[in-house]
Amino acid sequence: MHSVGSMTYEAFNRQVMVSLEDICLEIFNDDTSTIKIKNPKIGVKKLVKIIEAALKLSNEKGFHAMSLRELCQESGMSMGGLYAYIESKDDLPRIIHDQGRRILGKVMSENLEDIRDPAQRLEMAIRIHLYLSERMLPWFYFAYMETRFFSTDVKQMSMSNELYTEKIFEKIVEDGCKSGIFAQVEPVFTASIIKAMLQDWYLKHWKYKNRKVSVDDYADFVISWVNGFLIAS
Amino acid sequence: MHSVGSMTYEAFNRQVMVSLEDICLEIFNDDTSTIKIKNPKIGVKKLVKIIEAALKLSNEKGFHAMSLRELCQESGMSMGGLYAYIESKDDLPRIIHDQGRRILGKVMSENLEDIRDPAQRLEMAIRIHLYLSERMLPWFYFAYMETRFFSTDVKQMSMSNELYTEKIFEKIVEDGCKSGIFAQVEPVFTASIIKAMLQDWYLKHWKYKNRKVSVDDYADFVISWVNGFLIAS
DNA sequence: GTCTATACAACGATAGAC
DNA sequence: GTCTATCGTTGTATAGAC
Repeated sequence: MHSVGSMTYEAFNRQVMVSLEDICLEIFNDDTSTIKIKNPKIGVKKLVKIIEAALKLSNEKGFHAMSLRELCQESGMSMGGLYAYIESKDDLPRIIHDQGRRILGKVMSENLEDIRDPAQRLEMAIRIHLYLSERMLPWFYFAYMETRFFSTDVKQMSMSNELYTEKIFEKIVEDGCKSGIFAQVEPVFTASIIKAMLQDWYLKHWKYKNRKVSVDDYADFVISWVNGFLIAS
Repeated sequence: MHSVGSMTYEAFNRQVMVSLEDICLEIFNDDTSTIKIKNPKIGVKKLVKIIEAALKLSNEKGFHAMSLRELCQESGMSMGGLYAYIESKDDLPRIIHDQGRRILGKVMSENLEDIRDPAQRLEMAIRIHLYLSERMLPWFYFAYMETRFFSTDVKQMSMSNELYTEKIFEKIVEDGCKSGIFAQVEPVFTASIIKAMLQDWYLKHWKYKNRKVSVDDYADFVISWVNGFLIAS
């Protein structure tokens, strides 16, 4: 089912369902203490709007510079209304991080679980991460640029996200080295560099868009570059 | 004089003089309209303190979250005193960017001017950029993380910085490809990836420090990785 | 469940004493 | 050249009407 050969961004969009509504329903059900709304039908819809508006404004001018008055205007509600969904402004990063972490973990593990060959597994991990960051661009950008400002527990959520991703790549490179498929390289360094390339896609998105580089082009290039280094010829 | 063979971080620190005081004197002399202080002896010393404090606080909590009251406390002066050096809070990013841009341009061009061989030139460009970012870590971090929030003209200064660096690498790769020393690769893509690696050094500095990776270790690794891709064997 | 009106703290900036 | 005192604005957060 999950074959790397046929994986393109178009195929990813068909196969991998990332519904913001579903995830917000999960958050809605978990966060009964801070969210004062009872009706899920109403609550989830507004929660989606709040998250989308917060991501948009934060990415434009920074989370700290975004005022809650602006957030209310952007998401079409009043100050009083907003405070039925959050306890303070600092709740927003927590909700946003939570939402992205659930999706990232789910999609990565689902798509990698039945691929054993290190080279194929590496290619799939790179593609899935790139495609997911393309789909959830505002979230990835937010998570990277704003995390350092937040409270300790949100920072830790983000750190564990980072390490989770990095470990996936380290593990694959290590396995490939051991089984002799890859050349003998430093797995930790190599994973760092691969991650830097993946991050460049969503951090410098405007640059690649201007150059008319599609996410598939970029994925192909990263994979050929990585293979050039790992597959000793 | 500028031989890449002997270039290490230790040698860089001995050879390349980057005096914050000298640069601040330049700024002090240029910015006679906003800076109301007449005596350079006093003015330059405080300007250095202001820039250092602003970089420290901005990198800890973000430029927007840093209050000018904190900045005054950190740099040992009063609100009234501070306003003899700046016209508004928005002056700070301009001064900080200006300062770094002068150093970056000077150091890069000085160290590359008499190296012709593309492979040597590429190695030197990578090393100088890494060593400079190690020395001016707070500035590089600030320039990357805060630029998007500022006024159009500061943004443009930063953009031209980015392009300046990227063009250096593009040009070297292109020359190497034409002369047959490098394999036939996409210069634009390749320069992007190299830049992403250089950025990872100052953006994830804590990570490498924890792993006890020195800037020389990192430089060696980046260069071996790049050579593996460029020098067809 | 959502709105308007308001409280209160913190911010950037300035005036005037020294 | 530097300080203290103070201004007006804007921010987060809440209370009470509907």
